[in-house]
Amino acid sequence: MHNAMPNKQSTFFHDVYEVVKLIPKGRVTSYGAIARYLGTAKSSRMVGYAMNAAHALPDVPAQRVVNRNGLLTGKSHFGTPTRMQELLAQDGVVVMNDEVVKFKEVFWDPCVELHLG
DNA sequence: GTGCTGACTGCAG
DNA sequence: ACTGCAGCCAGCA
Repeated sequence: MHNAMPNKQSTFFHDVYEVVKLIPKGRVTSYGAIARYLGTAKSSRMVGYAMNAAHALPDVPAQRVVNRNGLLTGKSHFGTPTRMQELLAQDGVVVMNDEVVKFKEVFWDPCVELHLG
């Protein structure tokens, strides 16, 4: 196979979606946490990029993914400026001033949660 | 084919 | 505490 480069990076996006799907209702995680869980901590950007593409997938709660500060950095990519906050509110996550309240309490780390089983 | 941008993060000054 | 820079990789002009 000279030009054969089977699905390699495509798996990354797929894995990102799988992890996001595992985020419990009422919890949130960060791009870095997902990247870290996938073993590509430095590719946290790609997680956000994957989320952008995830918009087409209804089973991927992208609103539950925020940056490490708990800021809704991706809210601008939703239909309306308040759509992400509304979706989080439906999950029981309180957002104030584009920031998740009690972020450390609702934070869901796949590296820890999934590791403990 | 080349270069820039982007839903991020960690480290250095 | 704040600012700036480098690394990561895919999509688009």
